[in-house]
Amino acid sequence: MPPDDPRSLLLDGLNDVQRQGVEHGDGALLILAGAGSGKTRVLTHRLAHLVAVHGIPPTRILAVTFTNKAAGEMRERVAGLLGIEDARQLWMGTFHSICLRLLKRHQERLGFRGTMTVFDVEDQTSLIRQVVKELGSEESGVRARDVQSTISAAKNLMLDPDSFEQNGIGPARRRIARIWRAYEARLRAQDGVDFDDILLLTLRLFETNPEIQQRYAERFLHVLVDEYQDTNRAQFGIVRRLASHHGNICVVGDDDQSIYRWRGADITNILEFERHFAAARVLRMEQNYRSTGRILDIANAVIRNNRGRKGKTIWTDRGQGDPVRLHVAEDEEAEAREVARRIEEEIGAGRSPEEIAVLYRTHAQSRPIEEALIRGRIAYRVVGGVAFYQRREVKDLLAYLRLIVNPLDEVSFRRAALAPRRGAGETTCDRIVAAARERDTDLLVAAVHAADWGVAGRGLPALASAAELLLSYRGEADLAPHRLIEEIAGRIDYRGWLQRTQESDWEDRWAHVLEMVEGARGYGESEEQADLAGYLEQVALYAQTDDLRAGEGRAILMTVHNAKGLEYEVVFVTGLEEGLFPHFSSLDDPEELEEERRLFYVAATRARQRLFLSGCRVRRRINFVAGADLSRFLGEIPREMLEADPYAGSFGFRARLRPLRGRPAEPEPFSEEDEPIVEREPSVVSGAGLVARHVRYGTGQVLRIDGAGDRARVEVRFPGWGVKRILRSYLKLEES
DNA sequence: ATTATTGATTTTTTT
DNA sequence: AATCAATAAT
Repeated sequence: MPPDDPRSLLLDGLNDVQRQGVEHGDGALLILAGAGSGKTRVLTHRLAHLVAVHGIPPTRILAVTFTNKAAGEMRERVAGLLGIEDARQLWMGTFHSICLRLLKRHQERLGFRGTMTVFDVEDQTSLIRQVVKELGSEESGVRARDVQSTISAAKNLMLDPDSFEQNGIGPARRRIARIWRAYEARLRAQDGVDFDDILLLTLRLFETNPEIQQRYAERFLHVLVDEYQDTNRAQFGIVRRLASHHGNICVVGDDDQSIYRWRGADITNILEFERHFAAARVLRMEQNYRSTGRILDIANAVIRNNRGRKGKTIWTDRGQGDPVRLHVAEDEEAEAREVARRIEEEIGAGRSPEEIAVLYRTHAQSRPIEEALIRGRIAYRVVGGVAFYQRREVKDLLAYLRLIVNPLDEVSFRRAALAPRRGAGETTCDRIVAAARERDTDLLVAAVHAADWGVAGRGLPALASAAELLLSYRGEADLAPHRLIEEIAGRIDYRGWLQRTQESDWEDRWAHVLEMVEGARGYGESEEQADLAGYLEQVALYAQTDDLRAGEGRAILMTVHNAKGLEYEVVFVTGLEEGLFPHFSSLDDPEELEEERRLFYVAATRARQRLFLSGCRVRRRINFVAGADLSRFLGEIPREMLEADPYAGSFGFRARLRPLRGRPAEPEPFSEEDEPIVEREPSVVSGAGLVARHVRYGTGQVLRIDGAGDRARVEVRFPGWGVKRILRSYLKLEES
C-alpha cells in the first residue's frame, strides 16, 4: 500500500481491536470501550474510513455525540483526516440538536404554527405554575418544581398523561395528570417544546408518518452513537428506527460509565444491545492509553463491586506511575487548603494549570476550594454551577429575543414584561394573555392594542411601547443577534434597571449581559447563516461543558458528571465521604449506589498521571455540620494501593461500611481496631415530653429533634397546624 | 394593583 | 445561601 493510501493512513497506529472497529463494514456493531481506550480515535477514523474507503457520502452518515462540543471536536478531527468539505456534510450532533432539526423540518405535520421554541426547566416550571393557577383552587398547593420533575420523569419513561394516571392510583397522581394535560395544551398553543418533547415528538413523527421514518432510515446508510450507555428509551427508539432499513448501527459506550440513570438513561440499552440488534458484533477495548497502572488498579478495585455490568478490567502497559494519594482533612476548608497546596506544588514543578482538574460530587463543594485557590493565587475556572444561560439577567434578555421570533411565547412575555418593571404587573399580563387568546392573535399585537380593547392597567402604555419595539425588529431578520441584544438592552435601559435593584452584584450581572453579547457575536462569526432563531436554538441546547476550552492557563473545577469524556494530567477527587460521594439519596437503593460507584470510576479514570483522593471528617452543610465517615469506595480499595498522608492515620482513618441490602459481603475496612477519635453529638435526640412554643403556631408537642444546637431541626405537632419541621432557633422549648 | 418584606423550605447530578 | 410563597405596606 502506498503511504498516502487512505487505508493505511486511517489504520496507522491503531491496535488490533481498534482496527476492527474502524474496518467493520455492514451490520450492527457494539464497541465496549473502556475509559481511555481510544474510542474517540476509533470513531473518527471509522467515520473517515466509511467515507474514504467505502465511498459512503458524508451526507448519509449520522453520528450522535453526547455534547455539541464533542460533535465539534469530532468534526474537526474528521476534517483533518478527510478535508473540511466532507466533514461539514456529516450529520453530527447530540440527540437533542439532531432531533430538533428533524422536527423543524416537519413541524407542520406536528401542528406547529410558527417558530418552535425550546422551553428549559425553568420555563417549564413557570408555565406549570401558571397552569396550576389557572386550574384554580383544587390544584393549588402543589410545588411547580415537583410537578415538573415528575412530568419529566414520566416522559422519560415514555408515558403520556393517561398512561401515567393508569400506572398508579391516588389523588396526587390524578392531580399531576390533570396539570400535565393542561401544561401540554398550553405548551403546544405557544409552539413550545420541552427537552423531553424533542425526543418524544421525533418518535411520534416517525410513528405517525411511516414514510418520513422510511425516508430517513433509507437516507442514513450508517448510524453511529457515542456514549451509548447513557441513552434513554426514547433515544433507543429513535436509533432503532433510523437503523431499521440498512441495519448499520454502530454504538460505542462503557456500561461502567453510565451515570445518567436519574435522567432516564437506561443501562439495559447497552447491556442488551446484542438482543436488540440481530447478529451484532461486539468488540471490547480494554487497553487503556490514558492512565498509569496505579490509577487503573484503583478504578478497577472499586468498579468490581458492581453487579449490573458486563464485566471488564482495563489495563495498561505504561507502567505503575506515581502513587495515588489519599488525604483526610479535618473539615472542608482544610481539604481545600490541601488541594490548593498540592496544585501549587504541581505548578511549581512545571505543570501548567490547565492540566489540572478538581472534581466533586455537587456544585456546592466548589466554594471552599475556590476560596483556597484564590488565597493561593492559583488561576482557576469553574464549569457549570449556575449555568450561564440560566442566569436571571441573561434569561431576561433572551425572553425579549424569543418574543421577536415567537410572539406566542407566554412564558417569555411575562418575563420580559416584568423586567424591567414598568408599572405593569402580573394582573396586567394575565389580561393581555387572555385578550390574545380570545382574539386569536399574538402577544405583541395584543399588548399594543390592549388599551383599545378595553383592557385596563396602569402600566399598559409602557408595556405597549416595549411590544412595539420588539415588533419593529421582526422585519429586520438580517440584524445580527449580538447587535439585537445590545440595542434592546439599550432601549429598555436594562443596565439602569439592574442598578436600581440595588443588588450588590448588579455590576456583575451587567457584565454577564456584555458577555452574552460577546457570545452572540462569536456565534454570528462561526455560523454561515447566523439568524436569531438559530442563536436561540443553540443557546437552548447549550451544555455546560460546551464552552470549555483548553489552554486557558487555569485549573478546572467541575462536577464528576461534567468531567465525563474529559482527561487531565492531574486529577483531584474530593469530598469522598459517605453521604456525599456516594450521595445520601443513593444509600437505600442498591441500583443508585451502583451508579455512584460508576461515578467514582469515571472520576478516577479522568487522570493521566496523578490522582489525589480526599475527604474530610466534618463537613458543614447548609443547616448543620455533618460528621462524615469516609466513602465506602475508599474501603473498597486495598490499603497498599493508596499512599495516605501520615496524619491521615493519626485521625483514626477508617471507612465505616454499612452492609448493603442483598449484596455479597463488602470488602473489609482497613483496620478494625481503629476507632473514630472525634466524638460526635448523636444526630437524633429524643424530644419526647418537650413542649415547643412558636410565634405563629403557638404551643405544640415535640416529636423529635434532628441535630444539635440552635441549628437543629425540631418536629412539632401544633394543634390545628399539623406537624411542622422548624429550626430550633425559632422555638422556645420547655419541659411539659 | 404593585412592590417590599417576611417567613418557610430546601439538601445531586443536566441535555 | 438562595429561592419561593404568603403577607404587609404602599
